[in-house]
Amino acid sequence: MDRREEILHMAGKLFSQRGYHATSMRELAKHLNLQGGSLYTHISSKEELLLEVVRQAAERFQKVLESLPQGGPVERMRALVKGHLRVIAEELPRATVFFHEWKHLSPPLLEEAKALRRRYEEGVQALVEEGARAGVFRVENVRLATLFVLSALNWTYQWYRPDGPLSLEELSEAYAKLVLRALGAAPSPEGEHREEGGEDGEA
Amino acid sequence: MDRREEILHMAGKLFSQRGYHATSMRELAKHLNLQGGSLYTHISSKEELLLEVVRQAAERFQKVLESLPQGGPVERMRALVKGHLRVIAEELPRATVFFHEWKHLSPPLLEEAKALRRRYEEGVQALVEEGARAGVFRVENVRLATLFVLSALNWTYQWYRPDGPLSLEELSEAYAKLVLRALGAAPSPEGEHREEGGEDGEA
DNA sequence: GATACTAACAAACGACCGTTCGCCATGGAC
DNA sequence: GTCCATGGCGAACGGTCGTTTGTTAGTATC
Repeated sequence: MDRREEILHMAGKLFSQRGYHATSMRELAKHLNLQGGSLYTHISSKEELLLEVVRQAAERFQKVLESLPQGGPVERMRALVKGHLRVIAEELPRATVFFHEWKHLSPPLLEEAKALRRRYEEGVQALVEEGARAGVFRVENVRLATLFVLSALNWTYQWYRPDGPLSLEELSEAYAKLVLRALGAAPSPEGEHREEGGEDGEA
Repeated sequence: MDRREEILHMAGKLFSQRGYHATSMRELAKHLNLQGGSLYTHISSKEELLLEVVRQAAERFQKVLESLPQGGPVERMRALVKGHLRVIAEELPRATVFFHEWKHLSPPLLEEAKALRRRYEEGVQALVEEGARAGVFRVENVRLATLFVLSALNWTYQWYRPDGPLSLEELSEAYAKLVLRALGAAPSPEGEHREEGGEDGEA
């Protein structure tokens, strides 16, 4: 990892933990054992960092869409849910920036971030549409159902902690089931039992 | 509305629109046709504003819990979903601060905000628990199901616009249905048809 | 009228901010 | 050895920040 990548990585962390505006370049530099002014050997501006982190996150999310398996809408949605949550788990700082801190970009960089986010959402909506067309997802309003799914998925960055007691596998399985049920996909025929777990996090 | 309430109201708006740290007191004052220093006649600190907005939002959300009707878990959950979304629609700035900007509080004020949020969540979880106990909600993990529901509900502040094409009524009905289905409550027996709508917003 | 209170202004304090720039040290190429 | 490129430091620039303080104007009370 070269210096620029280090800077980006740490910027993602700090921006996500404390917020873009509450993170100073001097502080970012200190975390890298540098002085603030030294960062500009490798980057052109603070804002460039923010956008680059957004781009990195967008790339990861987009890859989830592009890697969905062939198959029916249910399998593909299950894979989408799992992929989305995996990105959050593996790239929590970047995901956090992608979900919230992007707003601090100014035009025209802001437009790029919006476009990246919109692109991903359209991909998700296409999948919901696909399921609805096939009569597998029983939704009255595809757009609204998409927003519901993305809402449930996106907010996990607020409470899920990969190093917590809830494994990604467990989260993904449960979430896939909840999402598919919400969409009205035929429920699994096996019986279900209830467990109470000790997950950390709060919404 | 007295001056202090005006300040709180405008603070809520600006904090939610641009973020706590990206909102200066001079700017807040300008929106009220005052100078920055004049705000201190009415408040003690910027942070006090933030906490007060969080408190106001918490109060609204808590009232939703306290106003749930007597009845079965399904009716109560439906009412919770609708109440939660109504608060977001009616108090979008405060809700936004409650969901995200609270993090910028420093200890010990931060602890109060956390406690307020936790209190609300525990109320929601109690309802999910109630439904699971009654065998109406088929969830394996009450905590996780609660986080799912809150995730779906909370993230709406990011994309729902009360003055947009999607009415609160429509949103609430759809959301209640999706949430109840996710929880495995018996689906409504009536047929469902699909519509595509033109909602604004992006997740 | 004199006094007290309230609300706001304007200036200032001490701090911090993103960024630039002159300088220096190091390492590699010739 | 000399030259050049790279990477970093430290100081500075021009600006902003939350907050305080002295002052002023208006209003109410005696």
